Amino acid sequence: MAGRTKFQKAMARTIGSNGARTAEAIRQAGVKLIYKHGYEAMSLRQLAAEVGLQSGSLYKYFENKQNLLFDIVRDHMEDLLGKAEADLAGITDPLARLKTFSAFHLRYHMTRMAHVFIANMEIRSLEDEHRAVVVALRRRYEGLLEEILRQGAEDGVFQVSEPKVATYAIISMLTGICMWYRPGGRLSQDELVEIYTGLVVDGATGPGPATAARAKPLEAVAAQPRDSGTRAKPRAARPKTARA
Amino acid sequence: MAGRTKFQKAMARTIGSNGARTAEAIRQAGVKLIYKHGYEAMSLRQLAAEVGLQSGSLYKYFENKQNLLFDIVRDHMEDLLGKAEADLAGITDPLARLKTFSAFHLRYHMTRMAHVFIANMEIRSLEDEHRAVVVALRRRYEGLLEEILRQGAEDGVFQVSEPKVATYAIISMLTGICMWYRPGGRLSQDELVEIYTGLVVDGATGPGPATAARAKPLEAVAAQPRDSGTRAKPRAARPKTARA
Amino acid sequence: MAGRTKFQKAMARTIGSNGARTAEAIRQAGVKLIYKHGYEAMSLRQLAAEVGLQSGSLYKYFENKQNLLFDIVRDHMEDLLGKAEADLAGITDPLARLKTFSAFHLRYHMTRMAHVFIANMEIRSLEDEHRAVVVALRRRYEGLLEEILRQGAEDGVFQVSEPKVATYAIISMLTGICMWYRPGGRLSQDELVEIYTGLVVDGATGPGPATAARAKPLEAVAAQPRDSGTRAKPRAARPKTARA
Amino acid sequence: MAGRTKFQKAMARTIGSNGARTAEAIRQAGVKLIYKHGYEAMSLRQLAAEVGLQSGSLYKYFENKQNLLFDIVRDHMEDLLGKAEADLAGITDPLARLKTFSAFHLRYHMTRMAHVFIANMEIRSLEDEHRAVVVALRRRYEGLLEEILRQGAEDGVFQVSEPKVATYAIISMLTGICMWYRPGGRLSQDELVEIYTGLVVDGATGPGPATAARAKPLEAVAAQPRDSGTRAKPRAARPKTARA
DNA sequence: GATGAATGAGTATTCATTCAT
DNA sequence: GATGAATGAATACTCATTCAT
Repeated sequence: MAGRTKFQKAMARTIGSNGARTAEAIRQAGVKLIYKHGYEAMSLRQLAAEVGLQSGSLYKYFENKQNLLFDIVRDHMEDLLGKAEADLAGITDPLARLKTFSAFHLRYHMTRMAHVFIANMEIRSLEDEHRAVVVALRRRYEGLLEEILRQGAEDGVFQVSEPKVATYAIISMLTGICMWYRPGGRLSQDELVEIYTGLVVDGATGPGPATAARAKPLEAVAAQPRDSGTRAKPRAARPKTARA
Repeated sequence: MAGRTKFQKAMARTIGSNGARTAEAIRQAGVKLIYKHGYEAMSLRQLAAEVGLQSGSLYKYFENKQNLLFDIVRDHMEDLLGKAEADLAGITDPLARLKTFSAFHLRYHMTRMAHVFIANMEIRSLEDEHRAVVVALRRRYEGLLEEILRQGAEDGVFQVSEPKVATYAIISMLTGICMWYRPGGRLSQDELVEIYTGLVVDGATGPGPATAARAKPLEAVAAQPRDSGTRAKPRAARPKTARA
Repeated sequence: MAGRTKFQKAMARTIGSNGARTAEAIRQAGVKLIYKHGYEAMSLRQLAAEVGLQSGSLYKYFENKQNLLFDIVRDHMEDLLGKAEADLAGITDPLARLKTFSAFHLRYHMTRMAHVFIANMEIRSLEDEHRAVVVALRRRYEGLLEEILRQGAEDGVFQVSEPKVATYAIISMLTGICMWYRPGGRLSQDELVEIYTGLVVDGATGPGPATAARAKPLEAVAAQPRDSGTRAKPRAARPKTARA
Repeated sequence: MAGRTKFQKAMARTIGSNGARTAEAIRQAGVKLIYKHGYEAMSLRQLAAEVGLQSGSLYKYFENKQNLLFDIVRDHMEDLLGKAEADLAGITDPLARLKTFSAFHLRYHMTRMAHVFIANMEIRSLEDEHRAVVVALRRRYEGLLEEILRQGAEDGVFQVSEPKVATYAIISMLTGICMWYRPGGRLSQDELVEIYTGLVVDGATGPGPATAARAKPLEAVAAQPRDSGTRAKPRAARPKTARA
């Protein structure tokens, strides 16, 4: 997590002063512009103009364009992780934890779309060292869900043979909401939480009655023998070991 | 779909000639470099070096850096759409169609990760006109799945109150595979198809036995006590009206 | 010599106060950093950091970066000139004066290498008006040696046909010591003074026995007839007129 | 000596073409401007304007501002060293070699003042790796003179107790000529060569008759009464060991 | 006496693109 | 089909300097 950055020092030193307000304005404008144009495509001139400064003056507030991105992404990830842990605190039942996680993730992503988008899309633009920090935080976050799935599977309430894969699948699905959700749409946040969480829970708890006949499902259907000479083994028989 | 581009002309004019080979090499190098560095971050000098040309010479093969991106993304989307339609042709049962779509999407995404990644990430970098073309193609692709879900819901085999939302959710989930899948991992493509498709089908067909007790689910759990009187209506009862 | 500068005012106003100490610290740090990086390459931010100030605060102590350099160089030159005159005061014999000058110059240059280096190297960085002042001081300093040589030649004790040229040659030679001398080396300052002064005196007093045969020297040797159609006249015959 | 640089490649590839002419023009303008303003103070915009280009276009001809400097300095040093060795080739008598070296050095420095000045002044601006290369070349050049002095001392024709120190002294003296020499001055190059070489030879061959009385010279004169008991040993008695 | 925020002009460098050859 | 020279505009970043507090 390294030493606090220029931005954070500026915030700490002069809370409430003009400097702190400028720092915050820069950060917000940064999020907005990176969201809109992408990190590479955002120029510091644009950013400076957005907050009413000369571009050189930005360097009072960060060392680097790169560090601005890192600050934004790392702070976001720490916030996400912290809030998720807080929401889950005290809940023990795996199903309840899964619903809580899902609801939290969705609400967070619907509320802070730009931050989320940046954190997902611009990891590529982070320098190695910075990316390592962010990826580690993301792994910890994914770990929360993976552990929920693993526990639920152990308890017999979830049918999840590959918790890691399921984790990726679920998080991708939930995160995807910020690719299309816009506030004020037809469906409320609550409704969307309900729908998505339903999908997640159904996926985790396994086949319902309608798919009882799914004993030998895919092979019968995947007509196109693309490079798939390898016949898929039946689900249950798959090893429960480790990482994909 | 606009007039054929320089690339296509070059391909057409000199099929088999050195020029066509160069054109193809440029395209491939372009995909590789955009995948690796991002469109904005890839320089034409890099690209030229990759195929052993001077950067000025690239302009025999495309009008623009922008057009190179557009060519790549549009061709990819047309390919994706065409292959999906081909795979689905002749299958009528909604469940079979859903499995087919899911399997196709997964296999395609595991096989052509770079193209897929670019098509998803670099839409932002397309100029308005180009983006419109690509977004339209993507809508058509999403439409395939949405129609499947809609049909299945009508037939009573799927429990999907919001086909559009479900479409986004499923596609996000499936597409997410190319964020972490690497060939040669512990799980084969077939196994992954099996797992993911299971999740999809479970999500579409609705609650399994394990979640029978899900009568008053989320409210009991969601920290935010948003008007807890408004009991979430049972799924099926939700209005089928329009877009989210 | 213009009005006293901010630095001098700051020194005068608050002798012994914190301000004077800061002023001196800035001066010393300035010498150190200009010596190390060069005037152009030294930034005022560096300088400020070195003395524990914000760069803006430096302007309480000088008008300009340029003036800081000028202050340093002019003060150095005045010091050099004053001390040389003091050392020579009361000595009349040309040979003794020559040895004194040489010894003084060497010791001064071995002791204050940074100042000397700056005064020699950064004249180029002075603005015209400032450079004129410094060059005038340097001329006066060179004049001391030239006059010694001229007097010694008149007295017949030196064999110097071109005092101006000899002055440049000797000063270059002596000053060169600060390009390589480092305190604590194998040879003491005294030893170096002895060696260098020997060279100076030998040069001034003319040919020793070993070079008796040097009547028609160079031509016989300089085989390569580079652009030298002009045969060099024998030394003694050269006109004693004016500046080279 | 590392791989040839962009500049050299440009020269090699297109001899006589416009590119080569531009390359040469850039080099010459670079020498001129660095000489005039110093490396740090010369901007690439100035340089580009001088040769009638946009500043970005310069990068066809060098990788870096730094590399331009390095190219200039290294090529100069290699040229200097090569020509000195060529001039000395075949001459064996130490006195003749000393005169040849002196004459060569002077003529070279009077002819290529800007290059020489740069090579001496801007070493500080070279990055470590580049400086190492240049310093090594300079050492080899100094080694030529040192070896001459050492040989002459062994042969008994020179009275030089410290060849290394004498080398520095002589080279400083000779090089100093380019601080004031301007072509077309009162004294011809030949005359100056004659004067300076006289000084060098006198210094190397030791005390002439006029300084016979120099038995206890310096102590009687040096103001600083540093332990005057330590009588300076007679020159010849000084240890011939190693580095200063 | 010192700060910290800001400026505005400057820096080296990179880029997509053009075009005569 | 390809080169190599060049452009012109842009980029991130640094600098000396100012000034209200």
